[in-house]
Parts: sequence; C-alpha cells; structure tokens
Amino acid sequence: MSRILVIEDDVAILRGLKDNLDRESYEVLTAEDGEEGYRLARAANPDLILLDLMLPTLSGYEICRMLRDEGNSVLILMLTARGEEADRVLGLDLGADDYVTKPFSIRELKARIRALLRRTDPPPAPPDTLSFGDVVVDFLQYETLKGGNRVEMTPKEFGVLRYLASRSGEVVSRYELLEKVWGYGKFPTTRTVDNHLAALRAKLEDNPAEPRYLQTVHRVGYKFVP
Amino acid sequence: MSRILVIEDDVAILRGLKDNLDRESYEVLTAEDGEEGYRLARAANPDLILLDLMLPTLSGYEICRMLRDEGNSVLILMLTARGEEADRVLGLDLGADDYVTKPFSIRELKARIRALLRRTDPPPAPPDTLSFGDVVVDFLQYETLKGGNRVEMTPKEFGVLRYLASRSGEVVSRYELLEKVWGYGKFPTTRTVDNHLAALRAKLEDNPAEPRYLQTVHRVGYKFVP
DNA sequence: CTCGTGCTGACAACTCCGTGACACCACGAA
DNA sequence: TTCGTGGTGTCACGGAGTTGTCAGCACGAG
Repeated sequence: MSRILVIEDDVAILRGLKDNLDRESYEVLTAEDGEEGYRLARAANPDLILLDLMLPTLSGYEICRMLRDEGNSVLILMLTARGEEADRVLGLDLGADDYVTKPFSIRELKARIRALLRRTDPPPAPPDTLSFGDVVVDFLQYETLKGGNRVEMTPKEFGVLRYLASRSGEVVSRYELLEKVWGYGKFPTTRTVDNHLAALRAKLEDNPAEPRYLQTVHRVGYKFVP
Repeated sequence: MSRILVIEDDVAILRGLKDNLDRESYEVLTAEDGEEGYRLARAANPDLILLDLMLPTLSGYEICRMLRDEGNSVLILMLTARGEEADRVLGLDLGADDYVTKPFSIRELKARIRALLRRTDPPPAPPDTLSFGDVVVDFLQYETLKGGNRVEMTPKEFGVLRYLASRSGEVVSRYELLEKVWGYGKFPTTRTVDNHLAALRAKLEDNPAEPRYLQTVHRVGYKFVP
C-alpha cells in the first residue's frame, strides 16, 4: 500500500487524519512542524504528502517549492484555509498536485487521495518554450518573439497558450481552460476565453481571421495545432 | 449524462435551478420537502444531490446524515444561507462533498457541480481513435481523414460514430443513441438520428447508398461493422 | 491620478441541429 | 407473385445555439 506523509501542526486534525488513513491501510507518517516534515519528505520517500499551508518553522509553501526545486515529483495535496492563498497555490508557479480547503470533509479528502494515487500517467508537463511558424515563446521569461520582433503578451495569454500547447493537437473545452488556467474558485464567462483566444490570434497568427495554429472546433473548444 | 436531484423548498429557486440544469442536459429530479427528497434520493439513485439545508419535514442536515448512515456515497452539494453552519456542513462529522452559500451565482454552482461529477470515475472510456477502411478518426483532435483527405464532421456526428464504435458490431436502437449521445432530457425525433447517420455515410462510406460500415437493421436500429 | 489587464454584455454572422415532407424500400399478408 | 403498411433515405428550411468582435466597466499597480 502507499506511504503517506501528513504534515500538520494542529494535533487534533493530525490525529483525525492519521486514524482515517490508517483505517484505509495506508502507511502513515506524521510531522507537526515544517522542518521535521521537510526532513521526512526527503528521508522517508513517501508516495504522497498531505501538506498544511500554515506551519511553524517552515511553511507548506516553502516545503513545496524546495521539494520541487530539488526535482522531487512526489504527489502533494495541500490543505489550505478557505480563500486564503488558494488561488496562488494553484497558480502555475507552485507545484502542488491538488488541494482541499479547510474545513474539508474526510470523504472528499480520501477521494482526492485515491484519485491522485491512481493516476499512473502524469499529466503532460507544460512546455517551458514553444515554437511554431515564426513565433518563439519562452514561458519562463514570459517573452514572445514573432519574426524576431518582441510581442507583448499578458500573463493570462501566456497561461492559455501554455495550456493549449501542453495538450497539443487535442481539443480543449472552454470549461477546461477556465479550470486549468484561471483556477478553482474563479468563474468567469466562457466568453472571456474567446476574448483571450482572439487576443492570442491577433498577436501570433499571420492571418488572425484564418487561424492556422489556434483553431476553433465549433461547439467543442479550441486546439493548438503545431 | 448525470442525474441530479434538487431538494429545495423555495419554488422560485427550485425552478431556476431546474431550468438551468435542464439546459446543461442533466437529468433533473426535484423535491420540495425533506421527506419527498429523501424518498427520491433512495429510489431514483441520483449521481448528485443539491440539498438545501433548511427544509420542511426533514432538514438537509438530517437527510445527509441518514443517507451517509446507510452507506450511501452519493455526491451531495449543500445549499446554505450565509453563516448558517457552513463550516459544520463540511466538517468531519457530516459527509457533504461541497457547499455553496446563498445567494450564490448560478455559474459558480454549475462549475462546482461539474467539478464534483468529474471527480467520480467515468464509465469505461470509448476509444480515442478509430480506423476502418481508408478512414481514420481522432476523437481527441476532432479530426477525420478519409483516404488521406480531411473530412469535416460536426460534434454530433463524432458523438454518434463514437458511440456506435464503442458498441462495435452490436445493433444500437435510435432511442439508445438519443439517450447516450444527446443526453437525458433531450428527446428529438428519431428522424434526427437518421439524418446524422445519413451525414456520416455521405462523408465516410465509399458508396453511401450501399453502406458497408454503418448498417441499418430494419425496425431495430443501426450497427457499426468494422 | 493614469494605465494595463481582465471581465462582461451586446451585436452580427455563422454553424449546426431538429423538423416536416416526400419518395423509396423492406417486410408480411394475401 | 402483388399489394399495403410502416420504416427509412434524403432534402431543404427555419430556429437555436455558438463564436468573432467590439465597446465599456471594474480593479489593482505604479
């Protein structure tokens, strides 16, 4: 069975989680502060980490970033306070795999843990750079060149393009784009997606009226065709 | 499509919810009081329940508890008034899966419903690609090639073909196609199915008048013969 | 303050879908 | 066999839903 590391400073919650996960016959390790959790994360090689965001000595945010910087791709499920940093946690910059907001239902948590552990083929890693036609995009520097000239793009435009590129060739629905690029808890209209696609086309396509790379699939969504 | 049970005593809200969810092609059941809701929850086997917390005869709180005590793991999305024990709803003791506080935006509600339903395991995935004769169909890219040439197909056509292919060799009734491809709650004429089959034949068969792959079974339905 | 970014609503243009009409075909009865 | 009935193939029309586009507003950063 899988090994789960729980890093949580509230002892009551920690015990509740451990009991519940024990009962599911996971192997459960626990830590009550950030430094201890970080040490265990590296030493015990868990399959998944339940990581509280607010911790003594070392925040969950820092632990997550440190692990990722080391190239550690362990599954991380964040426990966050509602509304607090939920959005940033899900941003493209922090490498958590999922999150739940407190207070959470234990059922939901267990379902998410199962879902994470079950997924054997990880999602396609978003590319750091992208080239097509005479366009070169650097997602790390947030810089875009078209025909050698600099093109200004907004963060959202980078996000949309990056997600479409990570699904290269597949049709992606507007709802999926909203969830993946905008993030949980944000609910703009699907028309917003259209607007950003229009902006991308205007900036990157040779003939925006006849898109070659950012194509519409009527009633379904958009796809990036390299 | 998914079956949703809405238990809500405010008839205006109930109607609004039903209309909106109908439009998303969910199958919607409704109940205006707790007892009726509870009865439906057990009898109709919904995929998700929209559950108002304050109800006549039986509160949402009690319904949730009763269902969980019976081992029923149906998804439950609570509708609560602001500040109305929202935390306990998601607490470890009561097994709701998510909640929204009134007044809520219909868009947020729909997004949460989608998120919850997506989390459950979908039925065995139909194939992503399909080949027969000189035809190659890619259901992810929504692209079809016949003899190396691109063929334009509409989403409905992809849907019909995909479902027939997932039942490869079996005869599928028009009624079943309507249910699975169009979704519950949508009941166009069976002539509509014929039209889409005709379109598929025109686009994919070598001789549409003598279909080789998309065959009619008189008085029964259609079958895909690979 | 001003500017940039993102979101929404409105409008027009367009695609797709559903329906009805009619001709034709399959099957069973005589 | 022939006929009749009901199912099916096909077409074109009109409505409904989607998308491209633009203008305007809200919000936060500088």
